[in-house]
Amino acid sequence: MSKKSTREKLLDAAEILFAESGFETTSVRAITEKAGVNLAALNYHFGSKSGLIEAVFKRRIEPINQERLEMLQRFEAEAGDRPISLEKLMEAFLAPAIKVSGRELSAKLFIRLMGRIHMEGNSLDSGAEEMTETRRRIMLNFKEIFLVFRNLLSRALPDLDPEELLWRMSFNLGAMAHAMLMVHGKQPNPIVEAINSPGSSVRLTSENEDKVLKFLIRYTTAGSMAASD
Amino acid sequence: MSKKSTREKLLDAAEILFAESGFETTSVRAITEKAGVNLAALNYHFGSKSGLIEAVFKRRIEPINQERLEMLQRFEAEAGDRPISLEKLMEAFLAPAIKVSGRELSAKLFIRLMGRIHMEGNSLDSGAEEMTETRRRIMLNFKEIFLVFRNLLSRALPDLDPEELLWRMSFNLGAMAHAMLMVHGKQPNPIVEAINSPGSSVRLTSENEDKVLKFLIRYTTAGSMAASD
DNA sequence: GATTATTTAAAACAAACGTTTGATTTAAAT
DNA sequence: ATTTAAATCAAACGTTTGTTTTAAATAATC
Repeated sequence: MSKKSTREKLLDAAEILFAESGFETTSVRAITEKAGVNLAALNYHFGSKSGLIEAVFKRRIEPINQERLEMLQRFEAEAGDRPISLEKLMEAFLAPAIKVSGRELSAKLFIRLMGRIHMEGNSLDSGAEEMTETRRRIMLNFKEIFLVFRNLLSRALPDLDPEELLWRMSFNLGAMAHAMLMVHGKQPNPIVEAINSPGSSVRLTSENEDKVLKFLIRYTTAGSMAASD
Repeated sequence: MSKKSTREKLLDAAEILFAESGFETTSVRAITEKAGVNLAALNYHFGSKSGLIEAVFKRRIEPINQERLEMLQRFEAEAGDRPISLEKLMEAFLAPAIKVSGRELSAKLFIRLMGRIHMEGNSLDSGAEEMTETRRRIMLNFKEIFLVFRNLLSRALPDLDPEELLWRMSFNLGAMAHAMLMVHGKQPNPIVEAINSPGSSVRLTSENEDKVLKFLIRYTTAGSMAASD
């Protein structure tokens, strides 16, 4: 059956609870209870709650970013001498982060966590000094991949004002993050309820991920290419 | 000098602290200290911390939404018989929410709060049952205006698949919210640090708000109009 | 001037928080 | 069989949380 180590149990439980309720609101007791392990095991394995938060991110971010780079290389190889198209650029950036299918629940919900932190490090709830540092360390994992894509976007849009380009990059992140937040577990996301109307719903699931990705690529590509002065 | 009532002092202090550190992380003691009033005054005027949170939102949301509707009516009058253009539609939705200039610090920082809650009700930190209800009540203030603009967008893009339209609306919200989060007080926003590069910075200030608004309108308009199948 | 509403101070409350402790069990190495 | 290290456990630690209470003092309203 389940050969999961205590460490993994904690990571899985924390991932789910963090995605559903945030970091500050999720208590270490709730985590260890859901994981079915002893309270002290958390501090034993991760040193502190902040240590656990970092570990939750570390486990998922690197594979996603690596897949982005691999996808990019594949597209560049296909393009040959010509510059990579904006669509393909967006796909390489978005697809690995959006993909839900084939993942277990906690990994799906991690997408929500990524959406959160992309919107604002403060989703981690600043407050304590230590949290601010934790936040900063997690953000570093995104900075590298961000710069890669910014440079490629800059090459794809050579005539665009650098400042506006930076803002468009930022808008792309916002649109992507908003889509990521449309993944949810058992309880429905409140903003989804507000946005949804009878007949059609805004949700990111294993069933519609291809469609959502298509929509997102279209939108960000068009937005990034918008005419300027 | 300051003829502010205790009520207003509390609202201002809370607005700033909430925007900087989130709801759960900001203690009622920190709020009353910053406001320079007695601890018991908070519960006296607002009943509870949740009551204060609601009051903080209620104070700002309604004027913003009203300005959106007024702007919309003005544009519709100017357009005469023809349908309102997508650019104007975006402007009416975005400008009143983005405007920073002429506002005092706490009102500026409220934009960050709005950005947060647009991204996800969970930014309020769910957890407690009462918080979930608080969140839901706040979201209701956005639902109405959201439907107005969704219908107008639907009329502007009659051939677009309704599902994709809903997603584009969602992407627009994400891009807008991301821009809103670029407002900050004394301490710099961590995601801004990560995105910023030497020479150009992504920040929403009184000085560049016109430019940012222009960028945002361009981006969302182009994204909303993207070709589909 | 009497009455009601507001504000302050100080203290206390139960509940929840993250973390630590010391003892105990488990598993591998010698 | 003995030693050693890692892992788990129940229990308690000290602190902070939102809220309430008591009482006295000030301000506003009638």
